[in-house]
Amino acid sequence: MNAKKTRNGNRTATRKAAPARAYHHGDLRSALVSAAAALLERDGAEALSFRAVARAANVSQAAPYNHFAGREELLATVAEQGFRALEAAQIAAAERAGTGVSRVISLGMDYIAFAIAHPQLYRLMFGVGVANWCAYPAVAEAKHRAFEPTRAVLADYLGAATPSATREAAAHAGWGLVHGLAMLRLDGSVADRAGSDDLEREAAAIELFAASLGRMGSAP
Amino acid sequence: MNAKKTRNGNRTATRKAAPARAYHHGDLRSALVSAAAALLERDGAEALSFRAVARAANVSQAAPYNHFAGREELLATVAEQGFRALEAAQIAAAERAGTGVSRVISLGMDYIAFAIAHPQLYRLMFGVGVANWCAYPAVAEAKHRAFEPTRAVLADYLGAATPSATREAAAHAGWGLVHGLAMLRLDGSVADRAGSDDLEREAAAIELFAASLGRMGSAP
DNA sequence: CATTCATGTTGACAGTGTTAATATTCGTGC
DNA sequence: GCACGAATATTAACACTGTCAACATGAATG
Repeated sequence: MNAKKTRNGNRTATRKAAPARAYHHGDLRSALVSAAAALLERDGAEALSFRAVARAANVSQAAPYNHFAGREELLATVAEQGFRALEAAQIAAAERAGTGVSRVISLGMDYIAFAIAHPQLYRLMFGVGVANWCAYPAVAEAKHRAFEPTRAVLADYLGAATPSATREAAAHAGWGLVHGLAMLRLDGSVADRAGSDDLEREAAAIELFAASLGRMGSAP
Repeated sequence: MNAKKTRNGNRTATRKAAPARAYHHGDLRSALVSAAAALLERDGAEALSFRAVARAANVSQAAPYNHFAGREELLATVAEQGFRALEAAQIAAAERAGTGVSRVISLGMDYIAFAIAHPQLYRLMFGVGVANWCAYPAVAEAKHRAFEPTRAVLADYLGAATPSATREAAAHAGWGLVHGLAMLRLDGSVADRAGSDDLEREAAAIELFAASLGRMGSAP
């Protein structure tokens, strides 16, 4: 009913080390993804045109259709890569951080820092992009994995004695909290008439959340 | 350097009651905004074309330029209207609800209910649309006003004895929490392999937040 | 009635996503 | 070595979009 279907298949190089110029172009697709990510952070998602990406990769308008079904799939791929980067950052933060409350706060602040460091990418991952990432299972899975560190750290923080349902709710609340704080800041909603642009408010909010959460365990 | 500038100016009808067909069309602009809102909820923000809105209003492609500087300004107007609707809903919820924790929970659940009732509108308000609503002061102000009920209810809940900084942090955290929960649900991130699609998780998270927040006041 | 100015229309331009038809190369079997 | 099929890139075209300039229309007011 449609056509094309992006028939590529294997990758994994041509067995030789890394000449980086195997087929016609070398390996487009990743070149396209890189170019798209660069253009995204420069101009925003709505201005990211398929043709502009092709141009940035020194390739003609229709070439990307050999690697992506369309603009939407390219955006999805960039978003997926973003979720993987977020997951890596969260894992690193969880390992680096100390214990107890400070670990929770550290993870949350790192989440917000990621969003601020890559605002357009973060906006693509949540909100812009496609109405619902459910259409792209790879993206949905990457997103789910990026959430795991938060879930694990919060569960560890609450302790095994806490009922599983409460731990689930806490994880949900924790993700919602940091995600909401990040979005609000990216939107410019927290305009800070005075200075204090150093995530003071976010730190206070997360600390408040973590502290009161902790107090819950000791006093059922 | 540009042009046009949307020279309209007064509105307020022609002094006669409400014939609803004063000038050439009647009153376009609100017809356009209505049409845009309808198309938005049907097809999503990215598919909302200026020309389609003009078509839906039975008017020719360039007519809207007499009322809006461009597509972006139309989207901004729809978003502003959305924030006003959200504000009204929040005020109503705050008045309707009881007292104490239940009032906080009720307000939060109502916020999420609004987002679920108008998913595309909510996505336009936060995230899609323009990279930063700061360019449209009217939108920024409407957004700020929509946040007031949450701030007031949380401040009242915590009591006057709570330090102002803590109240601010709690309000920030509260908005971030409900906003984050709403976004996560709209994204389809909470896919609920079993049933339980009735905002159980969100209710639990908000309850957890409110309860532990309340416990904080009584035990400094 | 004539003028004026806000409003609506037509036509055009550049740019976009997408597809079909075509050309080029790569890997591989003979 | 060389022809062949598959993978990849290019060109040309279509419908659509946002935006603007030039023109037409009509309401209100002198």
